[in-house]
Amino acid sequence: MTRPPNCVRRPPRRYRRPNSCFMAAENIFAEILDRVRRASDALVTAGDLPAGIDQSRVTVEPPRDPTHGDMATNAAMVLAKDAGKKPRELAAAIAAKLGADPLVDKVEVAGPGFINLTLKPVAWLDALRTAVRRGGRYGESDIGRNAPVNVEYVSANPTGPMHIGHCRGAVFGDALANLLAFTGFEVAREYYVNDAGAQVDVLARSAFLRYREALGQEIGDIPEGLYPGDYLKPVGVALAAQYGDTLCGQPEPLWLPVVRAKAVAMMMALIREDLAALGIDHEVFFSERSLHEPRNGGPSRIAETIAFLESKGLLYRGTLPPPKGKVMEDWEPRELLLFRATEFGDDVDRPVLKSDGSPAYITPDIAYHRDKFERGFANMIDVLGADHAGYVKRLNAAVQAVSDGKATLDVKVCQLVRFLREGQPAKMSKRAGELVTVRQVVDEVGSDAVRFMMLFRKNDAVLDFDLAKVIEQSRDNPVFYVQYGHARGKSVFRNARTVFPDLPEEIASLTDVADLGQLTDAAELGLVRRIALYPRVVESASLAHEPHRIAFYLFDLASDFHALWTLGNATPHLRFIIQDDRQRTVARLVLVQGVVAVLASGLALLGVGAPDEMR
RNA sequence: GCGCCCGUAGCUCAGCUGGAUAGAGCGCUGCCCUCCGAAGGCAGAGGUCAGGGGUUCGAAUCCCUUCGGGCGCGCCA
Repeated sequence: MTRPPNCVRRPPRRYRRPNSCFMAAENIFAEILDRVRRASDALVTAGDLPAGIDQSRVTVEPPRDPTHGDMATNAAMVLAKDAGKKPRELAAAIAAKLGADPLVDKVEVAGPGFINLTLKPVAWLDALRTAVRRGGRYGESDIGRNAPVNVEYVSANPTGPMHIGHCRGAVFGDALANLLAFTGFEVAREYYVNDAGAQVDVLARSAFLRYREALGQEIGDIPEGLYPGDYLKPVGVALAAQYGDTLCGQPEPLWLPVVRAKAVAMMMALIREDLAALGIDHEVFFSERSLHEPRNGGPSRIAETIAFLESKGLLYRGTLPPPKGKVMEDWEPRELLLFRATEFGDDVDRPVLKSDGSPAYITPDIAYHRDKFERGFANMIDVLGADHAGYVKRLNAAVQAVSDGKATLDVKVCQLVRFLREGQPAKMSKRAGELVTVRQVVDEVGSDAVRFMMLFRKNDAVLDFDLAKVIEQSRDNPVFYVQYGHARGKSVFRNARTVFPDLPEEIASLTDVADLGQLTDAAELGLVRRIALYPRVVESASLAHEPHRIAFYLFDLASDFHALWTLGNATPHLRFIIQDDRQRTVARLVLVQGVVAVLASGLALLGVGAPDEMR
C-alpha cells in the first residue's frame, strides 16, 4: 500500500560541510575580538582586572561613522563596572595593549569609552585574499559545532497542489537550513505530512467521486464540502486502472483507506514537484499517520506520549472555561483530559483527548516533537504560516514538557504575502475549485525572483510581492540588481581576457601573484571592507535564524560594486581594466573576483542563481 | 475579552539581539554619457524612530502603559 515514506533519509542535497580546519582570519571581526579578549586577559594577569571577569558581552563591530576607524569595541564600557574602574581609564589600558598588535595601525579612545581601531591596510587585503581563495566556501564556519538542528517547513496538507500561502515559509525554511548547514550545524530538513486528519478523509471521498467518474459513471456537480479541483481527476483514473470497479460495491470503511492512501501519495508527488520548481527538496517526510499506528505490535507514539506526560504528572481531568470574545452557541462545559500547558507559559491548559476519546489536534504534534527529540534533535525550528501564530506557545510548552526542558524550539512565523501587479492586488486566473498555486507564480516570474523576494523582508513582517516589479531590469528590482552585479563581474573577466589574452582561466589563481597593495582608492578599499564583513553577516544571520540579512547584505555589496564600476566612467584610471598597466589590472581583477565569489556564495545560500550574463 | 506580530523620511523598508551624528530604494530637486563601462552613478532636501513613563554610562532596540493597524482564538483543522 502506498503511503508517504516515513523518515526516508538521503544525504543532504545542497550543502555539507567538509572536514577541514578554518583559517583563524576567516572572520576578521572574530579575529580582532579574540585579540581584544587577549588584551583584557593580559590586564587580568597584570592584576588590573579581577580574575574570571565576564567577557561575554564584549563585542567588536564596524562603526556606523567611518571616521571612527575600522572597528570599535565596547570592552572597556562592559568591563568597567565589574572591574571597579572608570570606562575611559580602562579603555586607555586596553588600548595600550592593542596598539602593539601587528594588525593594528591606530587606536583611539572615544566617547564614553569606545576603543576605535584602525587596521593596517594589509589586514583588509588579507581578508580579500581569504575571500578569493575560499571562493564558495568563504564565510563557512563551525559555530554550530555539528549540533543537530531539525528544520520543519512547508508541511502543507496533502490535499492538493501547493498554493501561494505556503510559498514564503517554504523558501524561508529552505534558506535557513542552508544557512545553518553553512555555519556548521547538522541540519535535517523535514516535512510533516498531515495524512491523518479529517481533511484527508474528505480528500479520499473527493477522489472516490473522481474514481467513479473515471469508470464512466455520472457524478454531477461536486457536492459542497468536497474538493472540486481537477487535480483529483488523475487520482480517479489511477484508481480505476489499479482496481477496476471493485471498490464500487464496497462500503466506505473498506474503500476509504485504500483511496486515501492513493490520493495522499499522489498529492504528495504533486507537492514535491511544486517544491522542486522552487529548488526545495526535504530529506525527511514524516507521516502523521505513523504516530497513530501501533509500533511493533506495541502502543502508538501518541499513546506512548500520553503515558509519558501522565508519568510526569502533566495530565489531569478538568473542564476549560468557555472561549471569550466569540459567540459559542453550542458550547457546554465538559470534563476532558488536559495537558498542563500553563506550567510552561501557555495561556490555558490544552485538551489531549476529545470527549470521544480520540486524540485532539495538538496531541500528534506533541508526539511528533517528542519523536524529534528522541531522534537526537535538541534544537528544533518550526516554520509556520501567519495563521498559526497563536500556536507558538503551546508548541513551546509541548517541547519543554516532552524534553524535560532539555530541547529548544524556535517557531518562525512567516507573515502574509500580498501579491500585487503594478501596485494593484494581482488578479490571477483561478480554475474552478483551485487556489492560486505556487506553480503559477513560479511559471510567471521564475524561481529566482520568487525566492529572493520572499527573503528580502523580515519573516515577521507582511510582504508585498509585485509580479511586475520583479521582472523589471532596474535598481528598483533587487533580484535583478544583485544578479546583475554577479554577471557584471564575470563580464569584466571576459573583457580583461581580450586585453590580456594570457590571463588564467581561474581569476582566483591570480591571488598569489597579485600585488593587492595596488588597491588604494577609498572606493576600492570600501568594497574590500564590505567583502570582509560577509562572514560576520552569515554568522549573525545563522544565529538569529534570519536569512533576510544575507539578502540585504548582497544588495549592499552589489550597490558598492555598481558604484565603483560607474566611477570608472568619469575617472578612467579607476576602471578595472587598465590597458597599459597589467599589474594594477590584476589586483583589481582579484577584487572583482572577491565580489563575484561573495555574491555567488550568498545567492547560493538563498537558493538563487548567480548568472554569468543577464539576458 | 485574551494572545502574538507590526508602527522608523511623502511611499516601501533596513537598522548587525543595548552603542557614538538613525540608513537604503522609490518619489522630488540639481548634476554626470555626441553607442567604445548610463539596465548605471553623484549630490541635495526630507525624521519628535506612534505617544508617555521606566531600566543604565548609553534605548529605535529591553520593561510597563496608552493609541493605531494586522493575524489568531474552539474537543474545528
